[in-house]
Amino acid sequence: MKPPPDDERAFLEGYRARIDRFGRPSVTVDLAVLTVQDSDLKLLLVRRERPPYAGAWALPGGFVRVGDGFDDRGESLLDAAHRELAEETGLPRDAVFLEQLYTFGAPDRDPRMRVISVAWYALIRPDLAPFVTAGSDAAEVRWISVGHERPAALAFDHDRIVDAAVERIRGKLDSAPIAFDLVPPTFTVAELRAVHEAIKGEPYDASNFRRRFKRLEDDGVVERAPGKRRTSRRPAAVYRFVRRGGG
Amino acid sequence: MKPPPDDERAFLEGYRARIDRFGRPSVTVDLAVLTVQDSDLKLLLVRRERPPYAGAWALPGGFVRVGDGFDDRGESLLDAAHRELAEETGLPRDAVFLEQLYTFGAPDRDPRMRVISVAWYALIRPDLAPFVTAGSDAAEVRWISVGHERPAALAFDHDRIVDAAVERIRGKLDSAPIAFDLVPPTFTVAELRAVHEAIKGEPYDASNFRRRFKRLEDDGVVERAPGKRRTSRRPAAVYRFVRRGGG
DNA sequence: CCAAAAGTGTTAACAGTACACCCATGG
DNA sequence: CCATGGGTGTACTGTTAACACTTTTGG
Repeated sequence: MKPPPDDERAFLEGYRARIDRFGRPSVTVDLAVLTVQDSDLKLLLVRRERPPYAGAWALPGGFVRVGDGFDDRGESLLDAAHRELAEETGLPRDAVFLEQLYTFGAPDRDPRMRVISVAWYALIRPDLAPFVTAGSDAAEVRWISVGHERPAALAFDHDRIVDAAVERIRGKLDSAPIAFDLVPPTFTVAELRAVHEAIKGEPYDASNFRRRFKRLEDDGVVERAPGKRRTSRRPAAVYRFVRRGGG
Repeated sequence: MKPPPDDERAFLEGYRARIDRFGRPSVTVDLAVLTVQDSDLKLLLVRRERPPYAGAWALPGGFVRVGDGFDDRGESLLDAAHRELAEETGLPRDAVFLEQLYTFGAPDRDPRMRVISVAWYALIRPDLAPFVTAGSDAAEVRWISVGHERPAALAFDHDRIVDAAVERIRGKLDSAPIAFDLVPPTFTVAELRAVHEAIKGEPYDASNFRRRFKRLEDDGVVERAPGKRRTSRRPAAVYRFVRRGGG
């Protein structure tokens, strides 16, 4: 918490040398970037251009900037995740939900050397998702369906990361308002239901889902937004999520 | 996953040099070691003997062995956590529940240098907890009550780790069988209820808890064990947890 | 016999499930 | 006018919460 005064440097350097015998790994962040489109949970993959795993599909990610670790301490893990996400998708910090998942550190998970990866998952609103693939630079980038378009094997241990991400959002769906990060700013009941169905992988009774939704409205979690959605047959009421306590 | 063949070494060394400009942090594991005794959630703390934070209470933990990261890849994060736990408590791997919590990597969380800490939480059965403080070496080690014995501030960001651990087990308590890792191998309904009460921090209706317990018995999650517990007034039936699928 | 914990039973409230049915609209 | 998704209502079920009550022990 308190940075070292300049006169303690020799002291700290002594520490550092002693600790160095444990070795220091490279540290990366890897991102499971998810969205829901056409009632289907989609994952962002990038094609690796260089070995290891050249040509294979992988999660976006990269090395955490640590600096010299002494005068230059580098960036936080959250900053690294946001930076990689912005580099890969062009999306700003406040347009995505980003949460840490799990840290993977098997000694042989990267053939080059010892690499510890802090995995995150990101939720992208479907109205922003198209910009991701359009705006990205040279590298090959694709949204794939998690359910039935998944490549045989992703690079490194990225399959495990994806599994962990899907498991996490399934678990959180009923206890945290993460579904609202997967719909446009204003949305219909059916659109929110489609998100739930895509994540859980099973159909919901429209009527029962509606009642649960009504409870959310009673509790002030969502509120009516002006206008109607006239995309389908009968126009549907649109709602917006009421962000709590500065989000 | 595949270790590099010997003739690719120069190739890999080139990679390594290129990646090194990101810098490499030290990586530690920190452990929130928890148990329940006297209907109270308890946390294991060690007194720091050397700076930084000399004299302050901290979580047990230490550096992950990474080796040179190349020929010697070092230990996995799980192995590092188990090793630190064994060093600090003397408890073998199979006597504790250990799960990864979160990874903390704020650039200034350690005044010496950039350190990234993978935090874990461990659950210790109350019948084994007394051996921990007894068997530990020179260092000062103590169980403190999480609720009302917590020091003003722990070293580093360890307060946040404790908060995260408590939040995690509160959340998992109703959806995963973690309570059984906080009772002796055979236990009474009241003992299991005491664990729930200690974690949630609120009293449970004994009768309603009993019904939930009965359901567990019907589902084969727990089963009657021979004997009775004659510690209190009226002897209580003892049960055991039925471990599923190789635990 | 009395205090206290073990253990049983009853009831009301509520959330989840399944399903029948009306409403509004674009084709 | 009809197929389709929006929207309402209802009956059934299982779980939870609150609480009254009996049983068994140690002191």
